[in-house]
Amino acid sequence: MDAFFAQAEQASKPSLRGRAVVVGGLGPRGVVATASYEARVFGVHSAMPMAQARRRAPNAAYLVPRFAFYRTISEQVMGLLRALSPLVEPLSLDEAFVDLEAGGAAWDSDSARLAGIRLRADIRAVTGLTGSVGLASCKMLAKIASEQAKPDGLVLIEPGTERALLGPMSVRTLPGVGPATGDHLRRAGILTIDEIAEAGEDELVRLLGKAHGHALYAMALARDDRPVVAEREAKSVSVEDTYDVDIHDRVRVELEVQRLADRCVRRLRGAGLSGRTIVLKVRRYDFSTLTRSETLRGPTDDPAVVREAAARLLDSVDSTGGVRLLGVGVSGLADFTQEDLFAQAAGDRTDGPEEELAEVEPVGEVPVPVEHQWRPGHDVRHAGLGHGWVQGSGLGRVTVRFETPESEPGRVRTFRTDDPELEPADPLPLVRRRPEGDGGGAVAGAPDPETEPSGVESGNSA
DNA sequence: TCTGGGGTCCTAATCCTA
DNA sequence: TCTGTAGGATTAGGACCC
Repeated sequence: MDAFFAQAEQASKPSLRGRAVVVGGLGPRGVVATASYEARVFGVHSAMPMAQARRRAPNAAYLVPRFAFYRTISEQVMGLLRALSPLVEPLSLDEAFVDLEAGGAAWDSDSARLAGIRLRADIRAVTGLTGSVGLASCKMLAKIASEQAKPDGLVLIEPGTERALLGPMSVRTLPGVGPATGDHLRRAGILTIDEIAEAGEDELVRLLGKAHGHALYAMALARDDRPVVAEREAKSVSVEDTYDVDIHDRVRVELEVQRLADRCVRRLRGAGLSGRTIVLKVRRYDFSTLTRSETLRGPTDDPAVVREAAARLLDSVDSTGGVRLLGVGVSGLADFTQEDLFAQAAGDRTDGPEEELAEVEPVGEVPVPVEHQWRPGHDVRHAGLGHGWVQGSGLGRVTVRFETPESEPGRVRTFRTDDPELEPADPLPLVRRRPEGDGGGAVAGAPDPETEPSGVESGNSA
């Protein structure tokens, strides 16, 4: 999907269509998750600190991510992919590999192209959003093709043309080559994919180590025989928080670690898992990051056990100077617990860990009444004015724009944050389902947005 | 005004054990 | 019983991805 989060927000909010939209954390330490193509014109991109984005595009709309909303769209798209083939490997909410041959959806270039064209049309019809398709003989090339296809396009790499196409490209084009590896290669005088191939496998291994060296050399020769794997099992579960202000108080640090341990266990249990290795992550005031881990005798999903292990790990960490991030994770996952085995043996366990978890009280946060949390971008409903979304809030006021995915750009009104007529609402579907028997399909609710890059946002950010 | 959150994979050092 | 060694497990850190 193209600039997925931002595009979903634009489809959901007519007044944002054609405008620069930036989705990400809005706190003092937030970063950009996705920038719309209109925002990218100003040099805003993913992972950029939000403060920098605001300097570059002061007139963009800044929104917090709504993952539940994006997930519903993602499920629709994944459903379309699974209709093409049983072999679908999701990489994230907005990206997946599909083995078209395994599904019988394609057997040569022409049939693949046709499947791709249909898929893009289906995604448009079902979600109202644009997605790009990369078609190639292997995963690495399909990925590169889809990058080239963005936004709103389709690129097919013909078999036999792979090496010629890759050769002149930057080494950074290859998946797995980030800033560090790119630098490493540059210092060795290797800038293009051709130069990786020329350097030879031994040199690559010498430069980058065994695994990375072999893998990169193979990719440079357009060799990638990794299969598309549906159903990949999670290897770890973790939660982490970056704090708006560094925490100096050791007691507060300890309480936060307990909270994170509980949250991690909740996620673990939600997935029906347990784990044997507990990991504590600490990012200090100077951004130096350290991890400490401990492996238990057997897997657990007991909050008390994870809390205690995390606390022990914290004992070995010096937090003077302050910490900006804390995290707790569990790896070495299993779908059973050691306690299960003991319980089976003893047969006398009565109180489930559920209750222990329920006793944990949230700490370290000022309680805020739910009705006062008006987060930018989130949907609301007003008793008299209908559906809208929060444009901003503060100083006891909340500004709402009243519009729906299918309406014209709407009016803005401001209310007191405790206005009883205003309440949070679920997102509206982007595409309205037609009534049964009316063709059965879906109709795109959004007016056809111009796909030409229109360079909106007149003027430049100063 | 620096730099999120949730992951995966790899490497290297160290420790333990057969 | 002592010693050397090979290999697996554990631990910590780093790179990368979306």
